[in-house]
Amino acid sequence: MNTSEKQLFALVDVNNMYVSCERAFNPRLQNIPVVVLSNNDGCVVARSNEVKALGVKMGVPWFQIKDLAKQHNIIALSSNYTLYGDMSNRVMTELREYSPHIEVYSIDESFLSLNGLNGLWNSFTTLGQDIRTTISRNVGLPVCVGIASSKTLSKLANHIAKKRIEFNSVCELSALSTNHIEALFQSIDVSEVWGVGRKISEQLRSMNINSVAELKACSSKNIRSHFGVVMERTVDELNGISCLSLEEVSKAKQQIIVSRSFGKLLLTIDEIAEATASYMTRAAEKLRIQKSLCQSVYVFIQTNPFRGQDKQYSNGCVVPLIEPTNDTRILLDAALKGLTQIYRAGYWYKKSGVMLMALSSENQQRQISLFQTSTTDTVKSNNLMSAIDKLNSIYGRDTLVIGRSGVDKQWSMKAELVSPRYTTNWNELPIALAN
DNA sequence: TCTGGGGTCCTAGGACCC
DNA sequence: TCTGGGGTCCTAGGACCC
Repeated sequence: MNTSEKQLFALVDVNNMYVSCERAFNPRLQNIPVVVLSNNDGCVVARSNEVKALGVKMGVPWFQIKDLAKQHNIIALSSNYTLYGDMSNRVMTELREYSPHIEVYSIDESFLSLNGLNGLWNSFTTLGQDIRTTISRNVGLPVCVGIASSKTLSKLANHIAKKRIEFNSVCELSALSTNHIEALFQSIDVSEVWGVGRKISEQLRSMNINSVAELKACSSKNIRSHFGVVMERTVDELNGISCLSLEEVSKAKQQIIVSRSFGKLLLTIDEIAEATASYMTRAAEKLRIQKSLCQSVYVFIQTNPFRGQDKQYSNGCVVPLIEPTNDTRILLDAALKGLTQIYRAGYWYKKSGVMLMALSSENQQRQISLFQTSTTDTVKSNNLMSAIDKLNSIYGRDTLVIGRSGVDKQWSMKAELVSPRYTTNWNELPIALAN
């Protein structure tokens, strides 16, 4: 990408997304303290402004603030992710009316490219206010808009739009004077910068870099030597050098995870297997929706780390598959096979999950090497069965195949495995099992 | 008693091959 | 038997994000 070309981004973000969705359908929740809770009503995952003002932090366990909640009549709701996903889609549909180039970054945030749109509006602040009005009217959700010349700056502008009432929920950073921006950045803690988390902000503090302005003034090469290439880009982005481009087409996931904490502690493998089966069913659905095949399955279990009085155990293992698949039954077999390997009796388990790994496109042709008695032949195919068919068509029926390997990712784990006896039956070929 | 569920990228180090 | 360096792939772990 040509970074010297002037870019302009808007970050549109729904305020307190989950709480705002609930309020859109239940107006009585307006102007009172509301939280939305995670699975099993465990943790606070969304807070209204009234709750934030009480000092309730993101992710705190609900039981820890029950007294506070009673005292201030906080309403707690179980989460309804189907509703939030639907509302999110409606917001993104509205946003597409404003720019042909949009990156849906998360359930409640999108980046818009504003390049070339300047002729359409008196100012980009006008554009931002129009977005707010439209989404409020058509979807019923409140949003803030940050506008700047890099994604990182537009995130900061959005933060300013939220925190500084004088901006009226839209901050066009690129329209402010250098002095004004400098003053704002001096007042914002460095940990607010996108990409600066807990660990890095601690280290920055020890280097006496406390504000956004101080990080912006750093030499990016110096920052690179301390923190690596990602932070270097962050500093460049703070200085208006756009390093992160708009990712308009959402790429297929590289891994798919489904995991849950159990409502109660589980002891037997049968109970855990039942949970694992339902996670895998869901994971396989996700896999098919994105039209991918999975080449290995990871399954894990763990006890409750918060129960110091219990014996602790956690483990997981990778189960490679014979060939890439999206078949729920095969994936499920693999997960359960893995589970029996890692399960240990005598522990109280709290959580389990499955991860589909080494995903590839359904249509992707793989290079598969087939070992015969003395030679290796390579054929292109997207699965082993059609690979052996191709080999047979070259050498005639019943070619003796004694091993197999693949070239990408988990496949190479199986390289050079050789069957104990000659066979043409794939199921008799050895499979490498991690752990 | 009760403590979320997803994801991504980068780096370092080991195994293996030539 | 001893000795060597570079490239690549893989894994684990750590950091970040919402």
